[in-house]
Amino acid sequence: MSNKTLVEKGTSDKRAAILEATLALISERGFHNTPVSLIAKTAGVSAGIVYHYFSGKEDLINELYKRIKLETIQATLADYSEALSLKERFLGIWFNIVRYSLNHPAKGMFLEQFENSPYVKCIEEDFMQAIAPFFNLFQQGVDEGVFKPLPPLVLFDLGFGPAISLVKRHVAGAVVLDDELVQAAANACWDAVRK
Amino acid sequence: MSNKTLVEKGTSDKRAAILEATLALISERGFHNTPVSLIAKTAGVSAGIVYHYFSGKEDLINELYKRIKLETIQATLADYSEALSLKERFLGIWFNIVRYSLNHPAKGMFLEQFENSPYVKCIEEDFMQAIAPFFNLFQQGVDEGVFKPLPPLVLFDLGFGPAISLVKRHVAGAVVLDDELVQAAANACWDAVRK
Amino acid sequence: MSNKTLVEKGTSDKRAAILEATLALISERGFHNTPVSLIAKTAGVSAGIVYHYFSGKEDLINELYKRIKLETIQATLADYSEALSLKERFLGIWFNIVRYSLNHPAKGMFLEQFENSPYVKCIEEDFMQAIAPFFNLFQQGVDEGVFKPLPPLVLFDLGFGPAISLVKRHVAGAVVLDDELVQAAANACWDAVRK
Amino acid sequence: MSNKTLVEKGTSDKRAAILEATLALISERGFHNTPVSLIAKTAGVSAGIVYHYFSGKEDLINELYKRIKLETIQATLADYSEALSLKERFLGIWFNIVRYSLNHPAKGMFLEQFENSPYVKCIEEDFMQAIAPFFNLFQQGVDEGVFKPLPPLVLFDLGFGPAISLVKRHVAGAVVLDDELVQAAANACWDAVRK
DNA sequence: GATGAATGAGTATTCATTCAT
DNA sequence: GATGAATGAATACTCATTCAT
Repeated sequence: MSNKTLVEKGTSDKRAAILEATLALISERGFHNTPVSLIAKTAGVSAGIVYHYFSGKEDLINELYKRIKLETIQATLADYSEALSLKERFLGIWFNIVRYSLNHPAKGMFLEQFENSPYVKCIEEDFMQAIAPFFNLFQQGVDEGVFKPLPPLVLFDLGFGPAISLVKRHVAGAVVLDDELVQAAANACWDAVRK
Repeated sequence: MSNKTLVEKGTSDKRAAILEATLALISERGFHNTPVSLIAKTAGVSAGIVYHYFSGKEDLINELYKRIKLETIQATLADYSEALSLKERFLGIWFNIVRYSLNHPAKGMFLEQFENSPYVKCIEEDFMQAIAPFFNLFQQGVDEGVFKPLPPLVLFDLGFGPAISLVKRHVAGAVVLDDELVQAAANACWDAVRK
Repeated sequence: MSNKTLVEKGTSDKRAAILEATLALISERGFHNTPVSLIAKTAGVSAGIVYHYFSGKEDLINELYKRIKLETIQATLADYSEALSLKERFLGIWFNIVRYSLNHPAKGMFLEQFENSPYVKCIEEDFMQAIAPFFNLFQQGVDEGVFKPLPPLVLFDLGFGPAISLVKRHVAGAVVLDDELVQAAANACWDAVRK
Repeated sequence: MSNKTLVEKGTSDKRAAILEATLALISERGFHNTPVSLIAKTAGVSAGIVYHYFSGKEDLINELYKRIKLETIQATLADYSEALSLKERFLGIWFNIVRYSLNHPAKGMFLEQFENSPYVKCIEEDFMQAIAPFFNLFQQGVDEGVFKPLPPLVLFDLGFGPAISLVKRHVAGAVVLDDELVQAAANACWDAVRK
């Protein structure tokens, strides 16, 4: 672990700085209102070097998307274990989503923006492996007759879509989040997916 | 009907053409990849005239947003009546959302894009009146003990968020929509909101 | 007199309004920052009608220049009479310049702007007749040995140039004008031209 | 001298070329008839680079104004020394003005245009230091009872205003300049300011 | 690796002028 | 005469990308 970090740092101090600056800027200003020159400036590097680490702005953004998406998926699955009950696993994910989204609002904004943009060139395949646990969860639930017999993606949207919405409402100031509300909403989602 | 069309046409042939072209182009290419010149060309007008009808690109887009948002809300509430039971009203909206989103994919894309963009300057107030029925529905449901005692917005996200997701999945080709699936998903959402 | 005004008014109410608006706007905003559409709006007429009365923006401005220039020259020569002494005539003009410039700052600004612009196409000839008294004054002064033997234009600049400068300084707030100062400056100019 | 040129060249070849082209073009065509693209073309650079060296057209023009104004003031004060008599100093400046204006007609036109435009945002303060000798000259003259007791600015306009006018007349072809005429005009101005 | 000056195509916007009504 | 919608060329400015150093 620490090895990897050191290596990463040595290899591309700047690469990381560029990615970080890109996230911060784009989540606040949007894709097209974020010039490469500004990214470079914010990252404390020259504009030219961006093209050493990435083949272009699009590549940079795609790379950033992949990283954040993966990171988010993994955070969402923290402490996930097939040893737990379906409901425990379900609620664990639910709370992870809420917790992570609250702690990383920029990442959330970036993902939403990216995924709702005619920009995307479908890179879903990259996450197949990472999201496997979700499919397993829903598959098992359906197989065991605990979940409604619906396609996994639909169960996903029913089960976790509102978790993201909830945080967005909170960030927008439309709803005040507390543990009780999160609990209640999570249970409501459980009602949606369970048979 | 024909009256209205005639009037619209008389009032501003080109204004409507510009709005229409803007919707079509932005939903496919995104805000910033849609030059005013292309909008004008697509609408069959000169670039200059856009600035006769709108004070600028931003104004044009905001105007378009307001129209589509309102139109979508109204379509969603088609046949809505407080004479109906809570569940009938709930499912009516659900199916309206699905039907309308399927029939007007460009509008859906536009709204999603707009609302997930650091562009927005919150014009929520404009729709307060239009969305009142939603609040009434959830308020009544909570008051009568039929719905879970959650804030209306949360109930909205639990109850209708998945409807939009479902259509998006279908459009993306990830899920095949049929009546049975829509029914099942709608009922799952009912389970989410009902006590 | 009143006849002429009436006729003028009947013939071209709007023409006058356009010229007036042009003067007001250009003196404040400059030539190129004054669109024809704004002139029309300010004059309370349509943009199109401007092209009925003038062949274009340039024509309008040239026409305005001629009018104001002539009017200014005439005002400058108010009460001018060859019956007066050279000095009386000289000082009379001096005070007229100051008085008129103070009372019509917009006209002064317009003239300065116009004459210091690579815009001008030399229309000097139009004023030959109007400015004849100036030439007579200086010619006579030189002939009688009262003025220095210099070209009339040079005597003009020596004698009256500072009058205009003085008002500009006052308008700019750099100098406070009072009768005493005007008197002293006029006399200084007299010293410049007299032998 | 050659050093300075080399350094300038090293520091910013193109910046200087842009300023030079701007001067040449604006003095002939006016501010608003001089597109940035033409400036760039004339300077032999791309349009974009102008915005690397200047924050915009306005900034470019203001910068140019400051440079030319300062340069002109300094040229006007060439060989100025408080060791000289008041009259020697006065006439020295007079001849410098004539000489410099004749040799740099474009700069003169630019300054006149700039200063007679509703464009200017008063940057007078930048020149306070440079023009101090003028004030000292007139102050001393008044104090010693050599000059008429008038405000310095008024004495300036009386004393040097006609020098600029004279060159303008010459450039316009209205007056033929020769040493004798310049001498005579300068002396006439001396008469205007001296007691 | 790293810089940042340089490019040039692209974009929103303005505005003189025309013309159908 | 009068209107104002319509045009389209012109223009200031931006920005992804390249490349000499």
